[in-house]
Amino acid sequence: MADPEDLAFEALADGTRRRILRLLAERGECAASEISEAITNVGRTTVSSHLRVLRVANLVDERRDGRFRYYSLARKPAEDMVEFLRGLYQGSLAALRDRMEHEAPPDQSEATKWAESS
Amino acid sequence: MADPEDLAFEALADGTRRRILRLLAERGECAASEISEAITNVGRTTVSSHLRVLRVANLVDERRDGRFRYYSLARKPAEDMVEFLRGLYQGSLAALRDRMEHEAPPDQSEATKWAESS
DNA sequence: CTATCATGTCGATGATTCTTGAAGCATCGT
DNA sequence: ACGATGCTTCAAGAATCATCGACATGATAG
Repeated sequence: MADPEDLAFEALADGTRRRILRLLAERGECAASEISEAITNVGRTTVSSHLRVLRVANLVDERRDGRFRYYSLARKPAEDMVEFLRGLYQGSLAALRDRMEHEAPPDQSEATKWAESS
Repeated sequence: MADPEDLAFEALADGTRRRILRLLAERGECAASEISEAITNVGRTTVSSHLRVLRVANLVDERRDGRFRYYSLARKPAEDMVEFLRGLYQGSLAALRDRMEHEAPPDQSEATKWAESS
């Protein structure tokens, strides 16, 4: 039930969580309080919950220092998610090649394009 | 209300919808019935609902032919989503982004043309 | 025209998720 | 030790979502 791909996509499904990720991308490492102040329209406990989701999905890293907890974008982020997207692209290339072999050939520029990207 | 980035991420949050996208990546264009048969553990109406979500999120294209409706991965898929991810993880997604930006200009009579960028 | 086929839509329902106040856990300063 | 600070977890209500069966639509065949 804990497929990393699932966790990453489910984590990204929420707009508030994407706002947090954008903030971390802009400012770099932030303390939880700084994130709470920047993310409007939601309370601190809500932000904390979202940070938990992002952490278990391996989208952010957590560093503890005294009473503070600093969050930053995960150093090795969401590899399964990226692989899923890349898989869509490559698999579709294969389907395109299949159709090209059985149907009318496309013009030259098209042929060179898909040929290059492999 | 709902901007395209939201729609795309929310659409990708569901595992069944990602299964559908994977199927379309493998087989290319499929009729709705073919998708329903391939996607196990869910009924036909559920698949139909998912296809609608994917369509409004601009992740799949729909082509009607007689009583049939053929679905395929969107020719110009989820650019806002990819743009968001690029902002976060430029390194990991650089290649994917490049391919999407090589999207060919408006000669789209070829039904298979989208594949260059997905 | 009628029956059938391929699909989409609607309404209900059970499950999941978001949000929040209150309470809990450490840690720091004095 | 005591209180204050930074942050999380818990419990629960509200909102959203996934799933399905029944019905609707629209095209094709006989």
